Amino acid sequence: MHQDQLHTRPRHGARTLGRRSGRRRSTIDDVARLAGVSKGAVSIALNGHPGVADATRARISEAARTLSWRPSLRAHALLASRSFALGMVISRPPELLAADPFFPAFIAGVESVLASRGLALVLQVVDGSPEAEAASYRRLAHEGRVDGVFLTDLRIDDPRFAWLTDLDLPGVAIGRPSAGGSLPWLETNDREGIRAAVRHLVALGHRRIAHVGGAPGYVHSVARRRVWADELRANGLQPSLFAEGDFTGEGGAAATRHLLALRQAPTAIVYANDLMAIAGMSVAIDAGLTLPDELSVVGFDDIPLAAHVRPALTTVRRDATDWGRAAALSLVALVEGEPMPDVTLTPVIFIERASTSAPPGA
Amino acid sequence: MHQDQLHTRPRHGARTLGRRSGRRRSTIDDVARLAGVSKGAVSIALNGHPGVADATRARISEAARTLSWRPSLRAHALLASRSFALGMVISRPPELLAADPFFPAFIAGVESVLASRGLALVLQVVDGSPEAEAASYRRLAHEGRVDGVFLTDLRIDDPRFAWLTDLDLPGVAIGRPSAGGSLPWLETNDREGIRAAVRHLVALGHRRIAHVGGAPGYVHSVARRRVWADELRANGLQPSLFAEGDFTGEGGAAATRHLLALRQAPTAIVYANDLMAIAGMSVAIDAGLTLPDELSVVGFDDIPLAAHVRPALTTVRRDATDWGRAAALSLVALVEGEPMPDVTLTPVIFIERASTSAPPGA
DNA sequence: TTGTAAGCGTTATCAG
DNA sequence: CTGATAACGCTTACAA
Repeated sequence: MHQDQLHTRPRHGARTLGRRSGRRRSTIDDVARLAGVSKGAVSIALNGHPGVADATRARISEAARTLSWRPSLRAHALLASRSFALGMVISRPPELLAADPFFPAFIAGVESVLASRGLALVLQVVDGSPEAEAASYRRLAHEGRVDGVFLTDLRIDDPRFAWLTDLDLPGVAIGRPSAGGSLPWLETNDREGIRAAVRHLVALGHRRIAHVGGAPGYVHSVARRRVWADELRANGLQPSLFAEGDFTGEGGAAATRHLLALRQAPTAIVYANDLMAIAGMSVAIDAGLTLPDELSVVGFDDIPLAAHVRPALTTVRRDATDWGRAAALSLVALVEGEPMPDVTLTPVIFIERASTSAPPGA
Repeated sequence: MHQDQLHTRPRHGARTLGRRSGRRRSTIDDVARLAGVSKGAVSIALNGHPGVADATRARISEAARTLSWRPSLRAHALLASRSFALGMVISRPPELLAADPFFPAFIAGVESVLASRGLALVLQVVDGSPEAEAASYRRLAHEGRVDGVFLTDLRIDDPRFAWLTDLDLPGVAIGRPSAGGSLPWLETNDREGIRAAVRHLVALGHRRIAHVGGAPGYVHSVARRRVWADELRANGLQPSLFAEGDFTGEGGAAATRHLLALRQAPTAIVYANDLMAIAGMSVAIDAGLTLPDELSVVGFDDIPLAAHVRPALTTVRRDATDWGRAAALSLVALVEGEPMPDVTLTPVIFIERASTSAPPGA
């Protein structure tokens, strides 16, 4: 049902217009004048450099305080040829973005580091097209908007490594690049989650454990699939029950339909994310299966809904905030020319809920 | 199950370090020199101002092209006392953020406007505390990071209006402020969604239609509740079945438990968002109810999972991308001193799925 | 110990 | 129509 279109002109609540009026912010000249010294002296004094008498320094500080002077970021940026900002380009179809709890948490983690350092985060969101994505990085670099970028959602043979090199733009990758690019990267630990999931199912007695993978082309999709396969083999099982997904509900449903139609259908399915897992559960229920008795399901992400569907979803939680923090510490060190810090990621947590149980007849 | 901690140092894939090396970007002086004119002439020529001979202009353009010169954003920003960036502070507890499809879409819409204008979006994410939020705006303003900000998630007696006034920072509010602040604001149309939901349920024959509200204190929580109440009254029904939620699954579950325990329990519930609705459905199912026969449920947001739970959730979809676009057009006009544009919001869409039906015995 | 001046890269003004 | 020159706000050599 369509509602009438809302065609409106933004209104002003009062007469005031937003044009920035009034009170010029005080400059270093004002401080110098008030303290009765020169600009240079103020700069030296307030930056804690040696070369100015203590009494003078005190007088200057006092003047700065009364004028509530703050150094101009813009002037500083021009001088230093830096922007004191870091960038992030999120390139995903909107639907995939809406369901993913990763980015909000990751960004929150990033901020927690940047705020105290006086850095800002410039965010770019583009639909999945490579052209738009390339343009986005180009703009960031050419305008000098940012001093470095975070690379998330690594892809196989990711073109962005070459772009950054061309653009002479520093960056850190979150995850291990498929091909050895020339960029620093951060090891992640989400593979542990899949390992825990498979072990859990094996321990319950499952022998036919399927995997619904994420969108092909992503490094983490491949990595999760590999861990699933390795862990099965380590337990003497064949990793034959694989279906390709795409991280969407639709994709998860389709993959599940495919797996359930198999002559030797799985008794358990490990999904690359919660969205696909929940969609898969619905498909199984539609097919008349009782969960978890006839089919065990494990998701990945622990989205807020995971605990609130029926059966409640067994899944894996990783602390994306922590990843953001670690990535930010690394990128900051990189652009500041400091040595790479040691970063510690909070371990992945396997969360057992109600969607897994022993297989039928076990 | 805990995995081992990942304690690692970011590695370099190759020897190259990220420190920006090499090739100095060409300045306006280089162009002037190459074209054999002065800086000023270059500026005038390349900005399309009158006052330079066509031949000279062509020569200058040519020189700029060969040197692939681009005006320096930083120099421009210093001169213009602007940052050519807009800001957005998201202040929410992480869990609420992770489940909300609003922001990714909204930001995508914002970007679609900013990109073509050479503006950037600076994003700040803080946990829900007011102090952190205030500090965030203060920082944005004092550092001159942004020329204006978007105000989302409007609250009753929102303190941010006063902050922006104090900070002399332009902004537009998304939604109608509770008290008449002095800020331009954008009318939204999400109330239509609730209206459509109630009408749908009334048409199905429901008489006891409850509402689980969003977190109190938000303008849109109150607005949705009011629309629900008004629409019930317009149909000769009493809006007595209300339970306060908080937009989380937990809150939605608790509110649902409360409503279902009532002597006169509702036959239908309209929730302020999908997350609470889905959690509510699970509570109802746990209580032994058959959905939708014994309880109809309507959500709000149309999250990607809505179609993939069972029963598939009847809900309301609004185009947050469109809101972002409209908000960006308005804020850009505001900071550029242009007249406020006419903006058109795509209508809200009511999506009927399987979680609603006629009430028992109808 | 302090003041002066150059420079970062633009744009705008104002004589020539 | 052109081309110096000042200004934006700061840092840092260098001179006093």
